[in-house]
Amino acid sequence: MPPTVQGRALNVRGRRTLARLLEAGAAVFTERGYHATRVDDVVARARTSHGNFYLYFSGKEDLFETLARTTAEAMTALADEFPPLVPGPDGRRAIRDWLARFQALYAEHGALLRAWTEAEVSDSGVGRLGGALAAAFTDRLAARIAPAAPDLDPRTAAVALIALVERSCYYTVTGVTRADPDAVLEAVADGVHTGICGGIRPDPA
Amino acid sequence: MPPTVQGRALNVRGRRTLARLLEAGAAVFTERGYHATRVDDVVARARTSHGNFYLYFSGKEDLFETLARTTAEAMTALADEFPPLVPGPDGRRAIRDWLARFQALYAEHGALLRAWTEAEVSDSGVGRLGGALAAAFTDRLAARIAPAAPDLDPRTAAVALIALVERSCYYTVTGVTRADPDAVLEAVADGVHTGICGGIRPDPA
Amino acid sequence: MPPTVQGRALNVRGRRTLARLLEAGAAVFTERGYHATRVDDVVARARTSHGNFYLYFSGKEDLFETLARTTAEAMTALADEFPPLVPGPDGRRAIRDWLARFQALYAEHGALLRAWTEAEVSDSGVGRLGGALAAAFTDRLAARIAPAAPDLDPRTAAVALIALVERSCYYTVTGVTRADPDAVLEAVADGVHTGICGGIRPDPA
Amino acid sequence: MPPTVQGRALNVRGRRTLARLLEAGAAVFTERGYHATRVDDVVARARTSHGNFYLYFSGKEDLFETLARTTAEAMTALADEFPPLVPGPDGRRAIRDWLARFQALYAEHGALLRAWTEAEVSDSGVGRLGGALAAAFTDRLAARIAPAAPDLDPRTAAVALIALVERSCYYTVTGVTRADPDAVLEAVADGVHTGICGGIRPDPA
DNA sequence: TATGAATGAGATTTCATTCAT
DNA sequence: AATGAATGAAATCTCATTCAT
Repeated sequence: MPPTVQGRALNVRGRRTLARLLEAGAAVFTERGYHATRVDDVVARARTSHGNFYLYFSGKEDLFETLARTTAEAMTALADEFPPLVPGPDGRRAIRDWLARFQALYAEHGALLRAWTEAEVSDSGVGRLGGALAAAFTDRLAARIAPAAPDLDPRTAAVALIALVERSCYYTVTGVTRADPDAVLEAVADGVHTGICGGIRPDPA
Repeated sequence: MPPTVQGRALNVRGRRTLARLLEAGAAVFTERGYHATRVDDVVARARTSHGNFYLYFSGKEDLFETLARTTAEAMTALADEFPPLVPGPDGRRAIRDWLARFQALYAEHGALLRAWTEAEVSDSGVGRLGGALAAAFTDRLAARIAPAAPDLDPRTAAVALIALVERSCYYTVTGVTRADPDAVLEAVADGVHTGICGGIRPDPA
Repeated sequence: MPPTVQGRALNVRGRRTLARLLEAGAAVFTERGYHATRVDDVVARARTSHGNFYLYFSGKEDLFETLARTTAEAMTALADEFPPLVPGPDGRRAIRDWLARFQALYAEHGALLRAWTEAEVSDSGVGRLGGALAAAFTDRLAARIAPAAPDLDPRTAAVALIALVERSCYYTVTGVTRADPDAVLEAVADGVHTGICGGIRPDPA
Repeated sequence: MPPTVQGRALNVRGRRTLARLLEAGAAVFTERGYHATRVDDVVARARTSHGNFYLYFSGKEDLFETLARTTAEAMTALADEFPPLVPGPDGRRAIRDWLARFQALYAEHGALLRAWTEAEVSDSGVGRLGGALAAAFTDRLAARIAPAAPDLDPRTAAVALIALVERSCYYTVTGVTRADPDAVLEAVADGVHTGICGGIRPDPA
């Protein structure tokens, strides 16, 4: 088996082909999901050949993992920037801003995250990566929730928080429910702030 | 194409086989997801033959749709029983109880709901069913939220609520995050009650 | 293997079922051709069950052979009645009348004859039956052509005659060419009479 | 569905494989008929793999249509060359020569034409193609018959002519009746010439 | 570095026939 | 004499991956 070009020195042409394959892979996994994606679709979109694909990746799963790793890194980095939870309008605004960034990131990578659910069934590296991401995300959020709400179990609250944030983005980004994304954003910010900081809901103004 | 027995008169033996196939289908879709499920796995689990399967269903998709329809009905029925949102311990308890029922239902059917996400990619009847379910669920919850929280957009709040409830069940049922299901249940009940009814968080006792 | 009821004593009910199966078989073979016909179609049309079918016939081929035998008998009988070939209007009219009977018979059984072509590929009894029919038909016609046209090879002329008659019926009965069946009938009568008896073509009036 | 290579640029190797598949298809359809032909037989004869077949054709029907189209073109071209119908030995010889060419073409493609009858049952493109061929053939011959025999309906005469010619070739080529092909050829030429041009049958010398 | 033809394992589906009742 | 569920062999088709150039 010829070794993958990944990790080797690539000249300009090679770098461009790699970029095209990654773009195509992201697009097709997003559109079709993991299983329904055929290598054929990816190479067609990347305007290259089957043989060439296997020069860059060891297979479909390898491509997916590569893309998933990037996604995982972006999500983990965002988790690190979750703001301190403080009562009052400033605290609420910080959460709203962070949620907006999450929503933007989700619009870009969310489909890949969902394809993950599918890919998880196989006991490949992808599944482990997905679990690791979820765990890392939970830990980081829990660390920020703990000081703000001493009477909540931080781990539990973090799970609930992620659930709320992720799914509300899912519903709005995929348009499966007819609801204004910005309105949902505000509502979630309210819910999170009120739910964790426990304060009176701020004036709707 | 020889017609499917579905909808015809079946004798006892036929009804038993149909039941075995449905049970097997639910199990395998749950275990493997839609795409990774092979008709082969289903018939093996149902202890019947390949040919017989096609006497009952026109194919994999038909089986999935049949199962999905059952799930959709159960979920819609549950949505109708969402309790009135009132402040105070009684209101909170009602929510907690409803959440417990949701969690139980999710444990039974959730995997199928998730397989839906996968199957949705194809523009089959399944996708439409999924969309219809989400819409119906949102509408019913919104109708119950509206009177309780006049300053919230009920549709938006419903989306957020579903998001929170569904994903938190997902995380706990699948065990992807290490968190106690009951603790999460309580936390979510708190979040929902506090977030919507706006009240002071009750004593943890 | 339970023996076929064919050839046994059948009571009234049995005779009716047999008749229904034969009718259904003729219809479906005609409509779909031999290979495309499924036992399923036949039993559905005969409003009986799979199991019952095999009580009357040993299989699809047996049903076909039974039907084909009837057709072969009717055709052979008709060949025996081919009129003496004599010049003049009476001879021509005799041929026209015989052709009309052939056309009628073809309308009823022709499709089965054509299904034969398909079934012939297998080296079953059906193929032999088809060959035997063709040979018998040729022989009988040749015997009538010989005295009328001493300068023609009767066997050859018979082949040409059958060819003309059978295909012209085919084209008109199936409607594949837009032509009036009666007009074709007259034209073929003319062609045959003129071609074999060598006479001057009669007045079109 | 991955697209068929048909109509794309093929390199030398691809062109060779395509040619092998077409040759094999023609041979097997001829030998077995449409329904009894298995893709398996075709690829075995073409010494290639199952998967490769589907790179060139979308399925059995696609292969058949491709072959049928070629046949239809050859037949239509031949119809265009049907000679003017004139009395006398020259006219008769011209017909005989054309018949000889028809017989040769039929020996090559006839089996495919017959497989057509089978394939026609399905309402695919093949059926339409067959109808179109028959219609085109009729029209072209009718256009040549009209001036030669003003008292015949040209369309009707054309149908009778095709009937005679096609079936007599069928009987001789397939050998279903024991008759010398050349003798049949001469007899048909006689019949056609006498029948249409109406003249006295020429000396058998 | 690239191409695209080729492969083959495996998935889906069909259908003549048999079996249990 | 009848039913209809069940079987299993065989056919069609898909697609990740490899190979020859």
